Amino acid sequence: MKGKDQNTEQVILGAAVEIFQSKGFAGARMQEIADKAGINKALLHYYFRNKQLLFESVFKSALGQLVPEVSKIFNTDLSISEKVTQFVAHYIPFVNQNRYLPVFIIQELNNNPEFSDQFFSNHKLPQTEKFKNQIQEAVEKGEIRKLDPDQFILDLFAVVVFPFVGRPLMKTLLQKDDEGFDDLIQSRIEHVTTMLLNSIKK
Amino acid sequence: MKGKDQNTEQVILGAAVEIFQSKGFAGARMQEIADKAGINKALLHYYFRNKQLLFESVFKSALGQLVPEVSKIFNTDLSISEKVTQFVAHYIPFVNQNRYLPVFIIQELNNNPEFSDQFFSNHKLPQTEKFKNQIQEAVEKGEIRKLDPDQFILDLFAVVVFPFVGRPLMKTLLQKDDEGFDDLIQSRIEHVTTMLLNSIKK
DNA sequence: GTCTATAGCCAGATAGAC
DNA sequence: GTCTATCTGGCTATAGAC
Repeated sequence: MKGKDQNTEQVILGAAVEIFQSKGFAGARMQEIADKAGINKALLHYYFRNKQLLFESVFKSALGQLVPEVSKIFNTDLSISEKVTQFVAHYIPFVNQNRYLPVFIIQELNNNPEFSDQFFSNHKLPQTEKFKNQIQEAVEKGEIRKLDPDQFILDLFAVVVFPFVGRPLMKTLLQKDDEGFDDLIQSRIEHVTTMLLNSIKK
Repeated sequence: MKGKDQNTEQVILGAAVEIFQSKGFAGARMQEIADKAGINKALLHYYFRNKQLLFESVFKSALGQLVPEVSKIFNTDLSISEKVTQFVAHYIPFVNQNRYLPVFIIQELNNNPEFSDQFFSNHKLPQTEKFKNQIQEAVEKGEIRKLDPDQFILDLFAVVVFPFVGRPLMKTLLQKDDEGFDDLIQSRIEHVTTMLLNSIKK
């Protein structure tokens, strides 16, 4: 393992991230990745053997960026409203910096069911049990309105992730230009936190 | 225009919908569409000239299924809560019957920015002005809490659409099997309506 | 209108020199 | 470790028979 070695591998990976995330597995071209990395196509195969394996590296690192922090937040001893606040405040800026990430993950999981099943049997997603129980207890104690914890977690991810995934559509629907939509994203942390907490009040 | 003509065209279109919607433009194969339609590859070109045009037919009809009803609901004289209720009650079952639709639309819009820009300059999306003004007025009258109408519309689409788009991910995250996740969808109409209306209360 | 056969291209992958 | 050149297969698209 030489220094140069590591370096080229990282350069390739960086280029592959960009291409795969913006075009998807099927739409990506090895030639385009090589061009972006400033190296030759043959080198891609030297380092990653084939397109599928290169893709899997990218996919794994994509999901790896999202998973650990969710785990951490969900499994602390914070209150529900603090967890919601932290989750929103952390993920909206993060996804905003990595806009292609959610569409990429979602589209590959949907387009390749076999890969997706196999992937999830080999990689762990965050544990949500603790957070679910916490919500259930709050319901039973009458601290929040009666609701299904699973539904609330769906809502949480929905309002955080969807604006990025549905950006082209919603941008047009709401008649925003890029700047206008970015403004919306900026104000969204506060809006979403308030809206989620309001939605579970009694 | 003979009867047979129409028929074959429809059969092809039906097959193309299935393949394009589950694999995306880049991942779809003309051969696979032909097989599913039970006809020959050459016929696809006879009817639709090339892959791009066939795709555009599918895409247009996909969006066409979603747009008109949104327009109708948003532009009636119903109250905000009635519009929310109708929107949710109509779209969740519809999307549930057409599960690939949202991911398909979203992924193609994201992967092909040029196509998407061009598409939207030629096709109209629902007008949201009336609904936005209605929300704004309700805020000013103090009937609901202070919020940005754009944010609320984002929330509305988010909580309705996201569970379908993020299904593979959320299914795993919430540790549901297919049946369990379907149950969640079933109860979602009521949950989402309550949650949205609750979220805008003062 | 529908088929078979094939042209022509392009992308992923490998061989082999340096 | 990196390159050029090339093989091989697969895919869109067309030609042409029926």
